[in-house]
Amino acid sequence: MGSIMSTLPERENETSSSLEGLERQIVDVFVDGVKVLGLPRSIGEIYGVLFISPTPLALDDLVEKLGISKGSASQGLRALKGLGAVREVEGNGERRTYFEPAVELKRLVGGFIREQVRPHIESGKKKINKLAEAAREEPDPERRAFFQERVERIDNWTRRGGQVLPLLQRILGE
Amino acid sequence: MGSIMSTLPERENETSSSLEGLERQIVDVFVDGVKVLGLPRSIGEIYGVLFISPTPLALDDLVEKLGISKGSASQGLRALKGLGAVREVEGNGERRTYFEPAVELKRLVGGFIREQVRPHIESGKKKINKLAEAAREEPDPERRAFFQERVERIDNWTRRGGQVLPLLQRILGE
DNA sequence: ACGTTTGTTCAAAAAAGTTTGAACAAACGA
DNA sequence: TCGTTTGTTCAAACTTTTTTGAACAAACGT
Repeated sequence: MGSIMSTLPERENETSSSLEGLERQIVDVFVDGVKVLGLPRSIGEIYGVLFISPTPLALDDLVEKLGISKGSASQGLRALKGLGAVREVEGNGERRTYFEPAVELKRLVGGFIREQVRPHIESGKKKINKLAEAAREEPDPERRAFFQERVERIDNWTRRGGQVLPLLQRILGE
Repeated sequence: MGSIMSTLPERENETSSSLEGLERQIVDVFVDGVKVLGLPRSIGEIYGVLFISPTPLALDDLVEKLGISKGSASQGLRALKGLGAVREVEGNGERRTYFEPAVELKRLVGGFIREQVRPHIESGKKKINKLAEAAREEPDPERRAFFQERVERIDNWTRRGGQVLPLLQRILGE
């Protein structure tokens, strides 16, 4: 959806749920939001419902409100916990665990960078090291110079990327 | 792939192509790279091949090197042109059009922000305005206060996001 | 005018990613 | 212990996105 390649019509945001007015709209905003970040719809739905709920909600509340399966809700909550975007509410006598959203941009951005961005940069670095090696082995000197220049350039990109991230976090922090 | 939800095995990067050694590795790096950005594999492949080619390449070169269809190559090039990530090489007497990559990080980031990020922020802003309206209509004062606080918060996020983008571009620009 | 080369389009096929639901496990109270 | 509630897992079903390939169009040389 909204992909760079497609011109297809988009699925309209669901009706088979008990969301009303404002809730529906908020969920839509977050569904779009997570899509930009490459995360699945259910993640946005779940976060959205939690975000606009005046009280913490349990898994079954999400299942009911969104009309999604228990499996989806469980997996979605796990992912959101991993991102630091929701936390379990402590110390209510209850058996069920209730969730509330993290609402500080700093936290959300930090979690996303930690979970989704950094790992890719790390694994990228490894590959680039091997690249540098491969470039050195090119026999033809002219081609070798060219390859090395290009590899060096990629290396710069990732280095700069790595530098921007903490900066980003500072700028978005409070 | 590498999705937040899945634990599935990943397709290994193709063998049915005439890429060799360094080329293959470079293409892999870019395939991973564009995946993080939510762009399709073929985009990364095409850009990668252009990036590591000492000379500009035509559509048919890409088809042959990558073993992809003409359709893919055509669409991929179009998308990359849209992102400002490749340009047509001017003024060779040839009939075929040849392409070379844009290799300045500034340009690449700028194109991505312009094409993929800004439009979402724009459409988000519209939705948020409607949200603010909806929140004002909540009759119960306590809930209304809560809703308005939350909507205000989202609004802040997008505003900050909008401010960070030009900054980002400056930081990454040479 | 005609055949050839180059590139685009878009419906259908394939691939990738997401959600479901039934089976399972853990924690609890009676 | 046993039944109930709560939540997790993962293969299969489903949805969405990407790629293919055949038909088409444009541009060129002869």
